[in-house]
Amino acid sequence: MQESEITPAERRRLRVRGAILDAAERVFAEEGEAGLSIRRIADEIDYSPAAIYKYFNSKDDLVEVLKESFFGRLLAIVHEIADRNEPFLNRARRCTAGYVRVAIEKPHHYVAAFSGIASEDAASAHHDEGFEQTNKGQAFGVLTDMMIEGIEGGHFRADLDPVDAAKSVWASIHGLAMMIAHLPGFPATASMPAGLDQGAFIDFHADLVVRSLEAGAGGTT
Amino acid sequence: MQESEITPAERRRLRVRGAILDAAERVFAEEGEAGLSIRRIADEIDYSPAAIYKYFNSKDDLVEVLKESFFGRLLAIVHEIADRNEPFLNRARRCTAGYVRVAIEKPHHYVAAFSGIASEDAASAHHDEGFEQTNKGQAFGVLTDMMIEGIEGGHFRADLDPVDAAKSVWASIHGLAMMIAHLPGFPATASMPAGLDQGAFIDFHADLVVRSLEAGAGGTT
DNA sequence: TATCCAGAGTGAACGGTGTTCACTAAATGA
DNA sequence: TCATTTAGTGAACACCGTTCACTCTGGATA
Repeated sequence: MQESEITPAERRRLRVRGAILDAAERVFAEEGEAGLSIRRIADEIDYSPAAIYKYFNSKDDLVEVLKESFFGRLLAIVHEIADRNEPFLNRARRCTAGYVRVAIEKPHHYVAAFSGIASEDAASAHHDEGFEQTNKGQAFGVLTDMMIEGIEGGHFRADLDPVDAAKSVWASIHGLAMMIAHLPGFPATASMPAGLDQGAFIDFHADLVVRSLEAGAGGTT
Repeated sequence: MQESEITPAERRRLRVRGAILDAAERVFAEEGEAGLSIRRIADEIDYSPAAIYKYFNSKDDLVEVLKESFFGRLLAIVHEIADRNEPFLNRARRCTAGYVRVAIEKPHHYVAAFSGIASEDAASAHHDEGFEQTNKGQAFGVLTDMMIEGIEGGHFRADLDPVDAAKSVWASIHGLAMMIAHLPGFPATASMPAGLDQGAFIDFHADLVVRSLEAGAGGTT
């Protein structure tokens, strides 16, 4: 049987679309959304600016594809760590630290992915596609599952709600990722008291975040 | 003696400058940096766009004033809470929760304040003005002092480095603030499993963050 | 009082942005 | 071979931040 029903024309179209995305990805990774312009992409691939609009409805649509594919990668890696065969608490710490490490590999992507989240959220609520189907939803699902495992396994406090705990953990690691994305050297910044270097600090932070959920800690009286 | 040596001309100048900042503040609070344009401000106060440049060197300079005054307010409130006469752990929780609450009062300001942090940081390193003198530096100082108090008072683990602990706490609450800034309803979002409402969640998160530092918790084996 | 000047304010322009639209030319299907 | 679709274009529109030569006026000075 035929390997595919793709016509040469469609193949050509995909190739051009790919070239657009490649050029956009390259510029975006280095200079972020500010440095990315339709005319710049067009120049880069020797097309006219108007041509881009035969492949994407708007610049936002194009950037959306970049962000979504980055978030997919982030999800895949966190998922992979979560499924490893390791003691639970180690896995939990590795997952949180891993999230931060992957996020800051492409700071512009990560920041952009969250800047646009409000509109996407409203849009996905309009559509019927549930949150669970989106990349962000899946990433959140991995986190929630981990909370459930920790609570049921007796590693985490029994009175924690897994959904709220997952949201809190997400906020904490998101915070560190954003911090580093905006201030590349964080926590080792020229204008800040010295301390652990970046790698060690990410592990330190991950440890604290997991520790906050563990059974036996203090807490509100 | 004279109440002031300000001439009418200077008073006029200050009034116009104030009008520019007021208009900018109004637009910025509602629509963020994207909705703020020099032409828009000029329209709002019945001046020509070029006039704005008699008062500010660039749009960035103007926005810088808005961000800095917002951060000053944030600092003042956190400072005020930190100085209250209350049991230490309560104060710690209120401080972290308070930071988030004030930050999200003006989401656009908060996000912008951190988006520009990298360039500011480089600039302040160039100049001689120490980090401690900036608003951000002072906010960080309040946090570090609180860590020291907690460790010395026996509330927090004795082996914590106060600077690293402060950075971690800052990252965690920064994360929640950014999350809410980008996704206004968080954690109660249309496309996310339900849980605590926003107010309760902020307290919950603050409790977890403080709890992660407390003596007696589990941790890395 | 007459004169001068610093400086507030302006309109027009420059180079940039995202986007649209009428158009050409080439490839496709009948 | 002809008709239809469709990739690609150049010019334009409406915005943006910013600059610059210019006018006009308020206040200090001769």
